[in-house]
Amino acid sequence: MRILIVTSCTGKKTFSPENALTTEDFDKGQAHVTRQEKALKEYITPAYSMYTGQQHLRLMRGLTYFQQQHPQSDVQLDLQIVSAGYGLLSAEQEIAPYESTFQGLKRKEILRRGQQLSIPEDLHTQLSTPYSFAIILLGDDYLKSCQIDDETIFAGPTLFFVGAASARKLPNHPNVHHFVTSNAEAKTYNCGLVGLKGELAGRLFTHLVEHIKDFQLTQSTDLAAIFSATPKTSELDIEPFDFTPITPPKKKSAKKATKKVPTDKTSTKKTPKKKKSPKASTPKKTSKETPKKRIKRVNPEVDKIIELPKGWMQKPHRDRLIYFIPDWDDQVDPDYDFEHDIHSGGTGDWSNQVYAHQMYPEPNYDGILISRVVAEKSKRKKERINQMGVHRYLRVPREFPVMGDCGAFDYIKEELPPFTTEELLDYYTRLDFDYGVSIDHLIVAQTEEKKRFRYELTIQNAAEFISEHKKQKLPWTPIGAVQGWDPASYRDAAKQYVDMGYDYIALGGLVRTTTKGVLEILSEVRTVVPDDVKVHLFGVARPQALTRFSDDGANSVDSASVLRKAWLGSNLNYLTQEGWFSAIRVPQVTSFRAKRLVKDGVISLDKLQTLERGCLRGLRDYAASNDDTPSEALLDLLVEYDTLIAGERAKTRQKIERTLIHRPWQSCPCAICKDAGIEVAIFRGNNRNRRRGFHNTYVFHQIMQQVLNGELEEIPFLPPPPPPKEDTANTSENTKKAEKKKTKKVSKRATQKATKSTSKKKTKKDKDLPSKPKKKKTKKDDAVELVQMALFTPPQDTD
DNA sequence: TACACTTCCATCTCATCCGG
DNA sequence: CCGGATGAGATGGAAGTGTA
Repeated sequence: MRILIVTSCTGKKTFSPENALTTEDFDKGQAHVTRQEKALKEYITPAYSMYTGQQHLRLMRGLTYFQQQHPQSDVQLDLQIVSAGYGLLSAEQEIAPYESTFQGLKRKEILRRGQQLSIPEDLHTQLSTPYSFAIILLGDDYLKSCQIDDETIFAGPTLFFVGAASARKLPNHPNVHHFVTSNAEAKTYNCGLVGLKGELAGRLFTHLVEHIKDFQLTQSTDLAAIFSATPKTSELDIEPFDFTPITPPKKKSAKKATKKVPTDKTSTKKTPKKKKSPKASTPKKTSKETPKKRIKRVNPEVDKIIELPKGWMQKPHRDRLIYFIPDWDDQVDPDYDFEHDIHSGGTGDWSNQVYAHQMYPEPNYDGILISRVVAEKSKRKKERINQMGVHRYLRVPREFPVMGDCGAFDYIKEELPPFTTEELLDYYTRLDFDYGVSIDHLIVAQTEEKKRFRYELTIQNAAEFISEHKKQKLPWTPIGAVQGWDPASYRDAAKQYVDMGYDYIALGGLVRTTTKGVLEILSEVRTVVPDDVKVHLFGVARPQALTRFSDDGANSVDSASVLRKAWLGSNLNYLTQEGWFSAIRVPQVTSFRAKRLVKDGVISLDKLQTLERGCLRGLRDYAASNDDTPSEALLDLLVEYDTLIAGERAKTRQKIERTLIHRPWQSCPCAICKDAGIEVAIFRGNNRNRRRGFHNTYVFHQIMQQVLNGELEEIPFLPPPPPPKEDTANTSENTKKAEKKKTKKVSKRATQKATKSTSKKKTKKDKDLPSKPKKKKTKKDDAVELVQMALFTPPQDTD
């Protein structure tokens, strides 16, 4: 019977000579260490008796006691010590005194040193060699050095003594158990954290003296009861240090122990060469046989594939323009508690949150675009998406269009894109994309001198991409990414793509181009691209030019602009058929800004909380009432809070008032507004802000369909294309006309609403709205200005 | 003998960076 | 603006150890 115990070295040692080995000595390589050890000859001691820190002493008391009570036992106590100098040590290995610890080192440094000492490799070998049970006593930093993760094999039940934070990071493996050691436990067991792990392990072995036959480590083992019922290790009747491992593995000399020390200085830079011992290779093999993936428990209510309504794929606007939304983990908690601001799943994660398309009877976009860089950003997401495929991951049915690209913005500064065509083709196929975009390299102002190189590279990639795609007869549609810097360059490249055999090309790098510029490029490209070849525009779903895009030959677009506007910018956050509205700021007192205010002594936390609660209550009461204007008191409160947090901003009061008067959440037919009501209009936290973004996308998509289907003449909340120059926007003839029309529309609607209400005040206000601004500024003029501002400020693409 | 210091680990807070 | 990841620094904990 083998019991594995893994503990850490301690700072306090039996000997602490002046010339004790240091981290620098170990870094200088084995030859140096051996030389130094000669000078320390008189201090060379087996590892188990070298350490005199509390953890070690207490552990050793328990082990010694156990051993003395079972001198002829067939139980093998296999004690391994993680040393920051020597690496993983067997208890009997002879070592010299040293000063080296992982404690307090930076994470990266710990990992590097751990690697260098081959601690992960050696420990994983120990853990994959069968044992009856194992006990691990490692603090945060030592645990880090071991790199225990989901791939680690546990050949038997394994108990970790760890802090709460480390416990959360332990692999979710049936053999892994943990006992949390915190200050509470330190109190309970009369032992500082310094020695707590050792004390508990020591007590466990004391307990085992009587119970070695029937002890089983399972989820239901009541460890706390065992520890409490067992005497302190300091009360055990033993001779300290009288310990030798029973049936130890082959003896190793001190020289052998130093084998793990890097052999020369250069090796410290890289990970040490892997020793090909048969033991060491075991974990890898078994890891493939038993893929124990650690997946956070997924809420089945949330992890559902949506159903597309009948005829969804045949919706008429699709023939003209298809709208893709770029995915960037835009999810919310469907059961979020707005009243108390509590997330139903603790913290948000894919496993307990839903996508926008899961919240509507039908998706609020026609397809999803997902960048490889985004898909593989986090380890867990990469793991999941690779395992599930992209449709399952996004929770859409197989027929829902999903496009993949590289995410060129993320490597814009690199000399070369970080992918190869071969690898990318495999990625699109493996994840089961519908469309895959070839590798492109952005050409923008900052890469001016390299533009020719990037241009040619992008074309070359596209050529390789489609020829390989054809050769391998892959099932998805290849899209050739085109880059350029003017209409002619785009056109010339596009021509080549058509000749290569592409049925679908995508124009990239247009995000910062004006709508007019985009249209020019598009028209020029279409002179060489036949109708049966589709064209996608990356990142430019300009609401004011959708019909033009379609008319001039675009087949699909993508943009997250309206989504992000929900929380970017301070003014136009909430999109309706009548235009943009400001969201009302009521940030959480835990927000960064709020905390800074308290810290700087601007306001007390109490006062801030009172304001926060007052704002929320006031807003909810107003929403529940039939009032058509908010009270002055509520406005005062909201403005005070807004100003505190965001500083003095222009027309804060009017913006808030306008939003409240119009009650956009109430008139919006979308499922999110119906469900969350005024919460959607509050600028506060992910769950409100992202919901508002989803809503914006919904409204945008609705308008887009109406426009494309000819049910709506123009985008009502924006001037018709081509857009006038920003600075002249308010004076151009076109805009003025549009202004009039729009303001009228708003007022008409508002008047209709007002007839239902009883207040005269509102009606009066609305009557004033369409009137022309006079020279002398009045409060009403401000309101008019505001409406205009909201109606005509074109949204900026931010992606 | 009384008291302060040491030991080491976990945890908390605050700040910063990152990318959208 | 948001969340998260990471890092630095302070704090709490209790026994053991050193010191006056």
